Amino acid sequence: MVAPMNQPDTRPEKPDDLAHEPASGSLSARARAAVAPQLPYLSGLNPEQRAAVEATEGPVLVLAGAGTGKTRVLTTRIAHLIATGRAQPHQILAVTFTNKAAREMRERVTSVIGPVAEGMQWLGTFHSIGTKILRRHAELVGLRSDFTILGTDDQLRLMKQVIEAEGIDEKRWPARQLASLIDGWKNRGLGPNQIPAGEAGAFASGRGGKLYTAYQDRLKTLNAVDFGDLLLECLRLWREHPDILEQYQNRFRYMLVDEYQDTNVAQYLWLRLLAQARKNLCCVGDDDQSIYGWRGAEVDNILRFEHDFSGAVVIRLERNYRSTAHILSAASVLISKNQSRLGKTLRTEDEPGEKVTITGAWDSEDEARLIGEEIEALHAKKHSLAEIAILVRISAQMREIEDRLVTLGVPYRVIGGPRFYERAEIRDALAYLRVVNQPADDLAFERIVNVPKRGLGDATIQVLHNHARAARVPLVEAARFIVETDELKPKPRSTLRDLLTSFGRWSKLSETMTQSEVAQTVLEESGYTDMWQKDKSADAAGRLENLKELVRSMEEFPDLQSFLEHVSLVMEANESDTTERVSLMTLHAAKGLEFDTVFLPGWEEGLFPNQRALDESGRAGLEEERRLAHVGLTRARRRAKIFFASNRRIHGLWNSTIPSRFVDDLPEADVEVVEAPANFSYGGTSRFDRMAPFSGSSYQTPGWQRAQAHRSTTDDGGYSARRSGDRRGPMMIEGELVAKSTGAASSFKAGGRVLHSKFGPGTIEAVDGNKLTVEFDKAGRKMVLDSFVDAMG
DNA sequence: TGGATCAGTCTTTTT
DNA sequence: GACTGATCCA
Repeated sequence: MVAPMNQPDTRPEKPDDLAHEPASGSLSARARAAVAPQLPYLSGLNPEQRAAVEATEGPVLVLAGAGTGKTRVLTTRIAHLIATGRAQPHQILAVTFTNKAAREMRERVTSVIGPVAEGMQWLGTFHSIGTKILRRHAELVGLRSDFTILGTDDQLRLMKQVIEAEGIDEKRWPARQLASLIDGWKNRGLGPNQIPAGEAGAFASGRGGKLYTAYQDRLKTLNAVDFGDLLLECLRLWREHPDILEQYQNRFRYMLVDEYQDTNVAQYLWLRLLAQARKNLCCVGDDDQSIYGWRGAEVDNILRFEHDFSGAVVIRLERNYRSTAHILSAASVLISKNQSRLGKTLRTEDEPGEKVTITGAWDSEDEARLIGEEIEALHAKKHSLAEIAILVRISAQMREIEDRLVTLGVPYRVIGGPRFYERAEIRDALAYLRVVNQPADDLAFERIVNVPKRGLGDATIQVLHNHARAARVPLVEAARFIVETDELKPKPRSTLRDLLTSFGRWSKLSETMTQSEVAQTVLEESGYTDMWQKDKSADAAGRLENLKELVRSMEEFPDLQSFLEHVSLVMEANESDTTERVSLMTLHAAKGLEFDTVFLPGWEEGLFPNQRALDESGRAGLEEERRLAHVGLTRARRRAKIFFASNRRIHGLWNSTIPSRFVDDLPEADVEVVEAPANFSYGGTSRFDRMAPFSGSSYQTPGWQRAQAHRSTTDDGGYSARRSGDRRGPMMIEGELVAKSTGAASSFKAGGRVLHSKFGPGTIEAVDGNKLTVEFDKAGRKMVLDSFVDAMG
């Protein structure tokens, strides 16, 4: 599997090669290029990094392991292209996956070469660049240039309508399923006419393809696209109009792609079309960090790069500047168990540092308690909370950890979670603004016509729909007609008329007001703000806060139109919070981040590797899970702490669990097994813990809200216990290898009777190292660790 | 129409 | 256990 190491310097830098390139072959450009080797920004790079920066011509794949200076190479490369006169800023295409990454790249390029970098109009996400291109040629793909971009929920609503229109039972064939099917096709670059024969029948007994076509038709009617279309329609545009493709091929002299391992087929095709002419495509990525396969990312894209782009140079960055040797070695050995990889060996000159710890907890509550204690101990030693992260496999794991942190009074922040613009209140507010901006926006209108409740329910909407469909007009127009007839009962009729009048008035406001004033007015006059003010639930205050934030953030934009445009693509909550907090997030959300100390709870079979990933994708699924483990470990600079629990509640039921196979993948020399103080009689949480509410941090997190909900049932309003007594400090006793089955053979034998403190008595069916399969008399068959059962006489 | 209750579901989530 | 969607009843 390990490809031979390519010599980066097989391709000597020859700026003169550019002579055949029309515009950039000017004397001045070449003169500037000639001084490149002395340019100061190159001096801090190691030889591989420098090679990656200087191999400007032809296809280049930079395999950049975790912490090897990937971003630095990318930004320096851009700076180099500009500084040496090879390209003007606007002739460089630089694509990332997230807006955050794009923003950071722009900032870093600017810091190297100054404000010239502001001229990089083609630095952005695949989707934002796709949007830009489509707006220019919208009419060629059957759209108007002011098309709207649909979010996931609008998409779903539309699909529901399409399914119903086809007379298909939406319960049997849920819209979600169709959405993921169509998404999958779009990810693979397939339009409605290009679906492989065997797959068109995948939905509603053979009507999948038909529904896809119907959905696309509805989108066109609404002058709308979904995220997938932003790429797919570009592909269609370029295929049907080679002259336009040529324009872009000529424009983009150099192309750079970040996180190449995450590209899907559509993105690959998109890049390949553009790169065909000049072939100056530089992709940076790490096959070992490909964790989005389930979302359509094709690891194959990176594995086959050399094959797809002939003459490609592959440069490996293997010098890690982030983690200590033990952590790096543990991560490297773990990932080496994967078969589908190009192969890299990360190395560091850093000290060995602390070993990776593995701690077994009794149950998930206990696990959360241990983590909490370790965090407190670190904090007491002046370790910054901002440098601590807890990375979980699934969000459901967060609950117990949050509860524990709240109890202890440890400030934390949940990263990821619902995006700002995905929150219901934000989407509602935006829907109002969309209708104000564009009354024909049916999906937006439908969303808010009865929010807040106005008595315009399903029955009324149905009437509007019928008329709209019959007359082929937008809903708003249908409504205008209907209120003049007596089709509706008097009450809904006058309510609807009032609403239409309001929208008419609001649309005119933008002539005299700024868009944030308009928004403010609309939200107040519509009764929307009122609705949340009257809401007594715990999160209403947070929602109002979010609405304020929305209105505030609008001020930066020239008009409503451009704000809405921005919002459909970007919109992240801008956290202006300086309090030091522990970060809690999923492993997926952690990619690209780093922390001094990383806690990795839940390393149990079934949870991590996730059973569903295994069931659905087999070995590929397992390998992706292992890459996720690798990502988790490599987030840590100085301390990585793995945990597993022997009992975990899954869907509300307690299950006995066994340690993850990834624990056994780790090299013994780099890990240390920590014996958890296994005092089960405490049962995890004491009454005192439960009674301690907490105030002052993270009031928007679910944990806080749960604490609030809890507080109303307790009686000690506001008193915050820092800690419920040090009955069990974090005892770091070096013990035998509880977690590994490589240790001494278990003293248990099949057929023997054992007693488990949670499951009661049972009979051993099989022994595998220290893992026992036990048929419990009451609880059924479970896998348990031998250290958690006692032999019965 | 809207609240209340019940059954069924349950990874990961840029754009 | 907690959330969603559907169905029932006032």
